[in-house]
Amino acid sequence: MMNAMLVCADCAVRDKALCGALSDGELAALNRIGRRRHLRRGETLIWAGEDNAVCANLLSGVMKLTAGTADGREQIVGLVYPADFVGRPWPGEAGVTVTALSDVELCTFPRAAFEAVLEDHVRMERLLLQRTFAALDEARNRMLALGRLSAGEKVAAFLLAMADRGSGCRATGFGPVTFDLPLTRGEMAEILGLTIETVSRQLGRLKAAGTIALPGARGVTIRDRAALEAAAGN
Amino acid sequence: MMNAMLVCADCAVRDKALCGALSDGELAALNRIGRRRHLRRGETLIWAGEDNAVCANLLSGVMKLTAGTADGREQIVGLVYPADFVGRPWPGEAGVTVTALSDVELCTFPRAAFEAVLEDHVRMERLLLQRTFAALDEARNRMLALGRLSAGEKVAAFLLAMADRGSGCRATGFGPVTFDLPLTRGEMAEILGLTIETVSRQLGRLKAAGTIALPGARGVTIRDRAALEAAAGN
DNA sequence: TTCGCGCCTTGACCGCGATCAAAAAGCCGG
DNA sequence: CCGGCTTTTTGATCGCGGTCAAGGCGCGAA
Repeated sequence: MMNAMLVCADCAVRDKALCGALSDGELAALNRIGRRRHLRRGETLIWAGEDNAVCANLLSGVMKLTAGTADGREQIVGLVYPADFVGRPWPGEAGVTVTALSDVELCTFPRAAFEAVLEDHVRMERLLLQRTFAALDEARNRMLALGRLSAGEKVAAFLLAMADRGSGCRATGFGPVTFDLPLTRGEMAEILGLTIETVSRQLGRLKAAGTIALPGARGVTIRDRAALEAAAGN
Repeated sequence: MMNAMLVCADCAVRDKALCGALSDGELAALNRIGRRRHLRRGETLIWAGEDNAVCANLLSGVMKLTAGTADGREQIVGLVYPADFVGRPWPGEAGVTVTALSDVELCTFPRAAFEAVLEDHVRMERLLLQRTFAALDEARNRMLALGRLSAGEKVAAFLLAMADRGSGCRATGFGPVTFDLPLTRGEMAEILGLTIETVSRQLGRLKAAGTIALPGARGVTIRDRAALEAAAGN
C-alpha cells in the first residue's frame, strides 16, 4: 500500500491513463508488476516484427509509431502522448516500431502480467477498447490526409492538430498561439508522407503569407488561425 | 430457441463473427434484438457525422468505409468482409460512412441493445477488442502504402492482398490464380489514393508485362506471382 | 573564438501521377 | 442486333512534389 502511494497514486497520469479504471487499492496489483523506465530521444521500446513482450503507459515525453518498407522507406503511423497506452496484450508480433521522440518516462508491464490484470478488471479492458476505437478513427483520418490532401493542406492541417493537442484545446482562438513541435522537419515529413524539403517549403510559404511565424527551429506561432484553417481546406 | 436455430445457429458466419463467443443458448438473446437487413450495391448503412445508431455483422457481400474532405474528395479507409463487425458501441458520432460495394446481407442490432449484450458477455467484448487491434494494424499498413509506395507498388500490393483475401489464403502459390474484384477501377483508386486513370494504366502495364491477365472488367488472373510480389516491393 | 556536426532552408531541375479529352469496350433493355 | 449508357482504356499535356545539390544557422566542444 505504501508502495502504491509512492508510485501510482502519485502518478502524473493517474486519472487519465487506463489505470483510471482502478481504485487506489487495486492499483497495488498493478504496482507490483509495473516498472518505471526511462528512454532517451531516439531509443526504441518495441521493434516491429518482434513478439509482444511489454505493454506500457507513457508518463512523459512523446513517442512515435513507425512502419517501414523492405527497402527502408519509413512512415510514422501514430504519435503517443502522456497517458497513452502502447503495446498489445496477447501473444503476437508487433506491427509497428515504438521509438522515443524526446526523452520519455514509461510505466512498463510484462505482457502476460498485464493480461492477468485486464482479466480481473473488465472496466479497464473497456477503456482499452474505447481508446483503440479512438486510435482507429485517428488512423483513418490520417489515411484521408495521406491519400487526398495536397502538401500545403497536409502541413496546415498538421499544425492545427499539433496546436490543439499540444496546448489543451484552446477554443478556436484569436490572437497568436505559440508552441513547440516535438518533431524535427524530417519527422513531420515522415508523418505527412512528404519529403523534408517539401515540408520546409510549405512552412516557408505559410510564414511568407504571415499566417505563421517560426521562432527557432522547433517553435511555431499561429498568427492567423482562420487563414491556416483555410489552407488546411476547411 | 426455435427462432435461434433458424436465424443464428444456422448463420453463414456463426463461428467466424463476434457471435462465436456465445453458446447456442446465449444466442437467443442476440437473436431477439438482431434483425436481418439487405442493402443494394451503393446503398449506405451509416453516414459519417451522424450518431451511432446501429451495429452489425456482415453476412454476405462487401462494404466500404469512406472518409471525405469538406470539398468532396473521398478516400476508402477500409473494406468490410463477411463475418466482420461494423459500427460502434457507446454513444458518439460515426467517423466513417459505411456503404455496400455489392448487394449485401447484414445482421443489425440497435446500438443500445448491443451494448447490453456486450455487458453480459465479456468474452465477446474481448473478441471485439482483438478485432479492433487487427483493424488498427491494417489501417496502419495502409498508411504506409498511401504515404510511401509508388503507384505501381500500390496496385501490385493491392492485387496480392485481394488475391489472398478473396480466395482464402492459398499458399504463396504457383500457377495462375483467378478471382473477381468486388471493386470498380474508381473504387480501387479511392483505396490507393490514386486516380482512376493511373490505376488503369498500372494494371495495363502489369498486363503488358505478362504478370497478370484481365479477363472481363472485374476479373484478374495472377500469372506470375513472383513478378507481382517484386512489383509490390518485396 | 573557431571548428564541426546536425538540422533547416533555398535553388534548379525532373519525373510521376493528375488532369483534360476522346475513343473503346461492356452491359442492358429494347 | 441495335442504341444508349456506364466503365475502362488510351493519349497528350501540365504541374506538384521529389530529387540532387549548395549554403546557412545554431549549438556544443576544443
